[in-house]
Order: sequence, then structure tokens, then C-alpha cells
Amino acid sequence: MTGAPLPKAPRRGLAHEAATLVREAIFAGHFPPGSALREVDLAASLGVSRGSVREGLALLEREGLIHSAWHRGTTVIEVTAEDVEEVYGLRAALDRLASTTARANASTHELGELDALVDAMSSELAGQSSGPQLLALDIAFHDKIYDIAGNRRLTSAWHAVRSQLYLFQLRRVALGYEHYSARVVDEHRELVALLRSGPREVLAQRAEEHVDSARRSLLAHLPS
Amino acid sequence: MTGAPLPKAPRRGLAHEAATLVREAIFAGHFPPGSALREVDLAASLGVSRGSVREGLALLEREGLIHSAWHRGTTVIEVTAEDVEEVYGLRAALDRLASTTARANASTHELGELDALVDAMSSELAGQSSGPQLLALDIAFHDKIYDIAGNRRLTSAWHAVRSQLYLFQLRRVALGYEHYSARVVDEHRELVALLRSGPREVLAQRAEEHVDSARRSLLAHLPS
DNA sequence: TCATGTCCTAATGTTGACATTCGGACATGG
DNA sequence: CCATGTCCGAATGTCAACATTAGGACATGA
Repeated sequence: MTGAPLPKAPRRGLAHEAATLVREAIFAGHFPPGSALREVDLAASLGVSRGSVREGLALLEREGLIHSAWHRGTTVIEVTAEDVEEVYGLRAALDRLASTTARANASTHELGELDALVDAMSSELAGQSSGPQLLALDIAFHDKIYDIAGNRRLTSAWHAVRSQLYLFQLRRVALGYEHYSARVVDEHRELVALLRSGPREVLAQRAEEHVDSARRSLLAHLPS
Repeated sequence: MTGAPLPKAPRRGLAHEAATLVREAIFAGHFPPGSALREVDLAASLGVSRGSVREGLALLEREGLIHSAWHRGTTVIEVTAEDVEEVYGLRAALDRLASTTARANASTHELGELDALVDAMSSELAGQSSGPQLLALDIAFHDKIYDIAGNRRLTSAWHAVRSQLYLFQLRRVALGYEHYSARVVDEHRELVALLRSGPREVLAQRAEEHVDSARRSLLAHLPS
């Protein structure tokens, strides 16, 4: 009996490995938006067969990071204003439901974990703040809310936009994130306060506005 | 130049074919909830290779109809009260967004198409009404709303719950659908009226209530 | 009787070879 | 010069054989 919670046996198949590798390559900018992902090339560089690569790409398509057409290959999604509107519009609806559901389910312990995440953002901001690091905490915060909500279908839908969101935000962070970091701590702290003891309708409203603020901020920087 | 809109070239690969066949088999009750779907058996009965079956099953998993674990095979989802709560909770959030977005986008012609669908429900109900037929019209109505909204990510999320919803409703219809048919026409007609010229917030509220009414009605019949 | 350790089998996971399709380059005709 | 038809290459779609794994059956020992 190991005391550790669980190392989470990482046996999930080569397809997951391949998907993880390609996903990180996309985030690292190795495959810019619109570029083609050729199965044979990926299979060669990852050292696995085309079948596994193909299955991994299917997973990434599920996350909305790539798009594939019959006999025409798969390409990384573009980042147009329309795409941003779609992703953030959907995310607002999902966050609204996640927040109100989490408000009804959250234990004191879980609320404490959310506090800890906001504190981590705050200290990250105080020290030599790293944009991607702040982004990761932001995502982790919302992951936690979806986790508390406990609706597996909802979490699944969230995962289908999360990667795209991360890709969009990375682009903004690369251009400077003063505007982002100025609000991120306060907005999240307010969300926790409302989750703890806020009127349901106010929380729902604020959750939507939180997304909308991020959307506007991103669109302002989009034309690059 | 053919006058017809487009026969929509049905070349989408064997994986799609396999997915369609298995999906219909599940709906037809050939694979009850919880039953295992063995790749070799399916490949044999469908006359395609295991690779195609595997890819088709991945599509069905995307729709939430089946669930697969590593090296443990894939099984048809169960229909517990918790599952119903999850699906309908998410659907309410999606419908809320779809309705308000469609309200802003809808052309007169598109609103007319919605009217036509409600009329079709009405005449279906007047004649010798068939439950599954009524269900299909219900789904088509909401498909149209998502289509008008024009958010591809939102439509994708809708497709991820639509099949599950259909499976749940089929179960209810099999036990009699008087309660369902009594409300279906009026509720949909009211939605069209609100889409045409209703306050945004009232429409959002009604869209959620429409889903909630279906949820309660289903839960009442669930213990079978 | 119960707990434990070891096979064994039936299924999935993985692979490399073969078949099919798309889109463009080129030639041809108006 | 533009429209049309044909061909070709490169990539994806499909397949059947091989490797790996999970879970149960069985035997063993306390």
C-alpha cells in the first residue's frame, strides 16, 4: 500500500502518446495554424506506425485543434476572428453551467483549493511572472471548477474547447500580457467569492462576463 | 448545372458507414445499454476490416453513445438517472446559447422553415401518430436552430449529446408518449414565436425550461 | 475456507503493405 | 487565350497478420 495517491498508471496507448507529442508541438509553434500534418512524416519522426498516428490525430480533432477532410489530410486550425467568437461563445455557455453547478456541489475543501490556485496566480504575478505559467494556472482553475461540477459530459465539452482556447491565448501572451495579468487575479478571486456565497444568477452573469472580457481582450490583439 | 441543391456526395469512408450501421443497430435495440461491442464480430458482420470498425467506434464515442477503456473494449452507455441529468443539464446550456444566437441571425425564410417543421409535427399528431417519427421531427427542429445559429463548435457539442438524447427518448416513447405528444407542438410553436420577436432573456429562459420539461418527463418514466 | 500466485485465453493494441482518391500539370481543341 | 480532358504523383483510406494486455481459471499454501 503506497501512501502516495496514485502515480496514475500512464498506460494509455501509443495513440495518446502521439497525440500529446503533436499537441505540444503545435503549442510550441512547430506547426503554425493552417499547416498540414502528414501522417507518414509524423509516424517517422515519432517512431510509431501510421495507424497510431492516425488515431492520435483523431483525438486532437476531438479537441478541435486540427481539422481533417476525407482524402485531403489534416491541418492545424486557423485563428480567425470568427473562430475566436465561436470558441468563446461556446465557452461562456459552458462556464455558466459549470459555475452554477459547482456552486451547488462545492465542499469547503474544494473551495480552499480554488483559493490556493488564485494565490498561486498572485505570487506568480508578484515574482518574475511568466505568461505561459500564468495561463496554466488559469486553465487549472477552470479545470477545477468543471471537476467540482462533476458532470462528465460537461467536462468533455470543456475539453473540446480547452486546447483551442490555450492556442489562442498563447498567441496573445506572446505579444505581451500586461492587460491580461492586471485583471486575472481579481476576476478569479471574485468568482471564488461568488461560488462560496453568491446569488446563483449573479454568479452565472459574472462567469459569462469573465469569458467575454477575455474574448474582447484577445480580439483586440488578433490582427497581429 | 443541376438545379437540385446537391445530392451531397456520400463518399465519407467506410468508418462513417460502419458508425451509421452500428448506431442504428443500437437504436434498434440490437445492442442494449451495457452490452459489449467486439471489434472482430462487428468487422465480420459488417464485412469491413477491424481498422475501419475501430475508427467508426471512435466516432460513436465522440457522440457519447459508447464508452471505451484501454484494453477493456467498448460498451454501450447505460441509462441511469445520473446520465440523464448530465445530458439534459448540458443540453439546456447549449440550447440556451443556440436559441439566443439564432434569434439574432435568423432570416424570414429560416423562421418559415421552423414553422413548417412545427406544422409537420402537428399533422403527424393529427393522423396516426408514430412516436419515432415525432421524435425525428423534434430533433430536426433543434438541428435547424443550431444550423441557424451558425456556430460550428456549438453544433459539434450538440452532436455530442444528440445521439444520447435520442437513445433516452426512444426508451420513453416505447412506454407510451401521450404526455410527450400533448406538449410537443405547443412548446415548439412558442419557441418559434420567441425567436421571431421575443425578448432575448425570455427566450433563453423558455429554451432552458423546454429542456427541463423533457428531462422531468423522462425521469418519471425511467425506473421502467 | 480463504488468500495468493501462476498460467491461459480471448480480446484489444500495433504494425507494415496494398488500394483508392484528390488535385494539379500537361496536352489538346475551340 | 481560355476551356476541357487526360494523366500522374503524393497523400490518405483500407486491410490482414503480429504483439500485448486484462481478467479469469486453476492450483497451491496457510
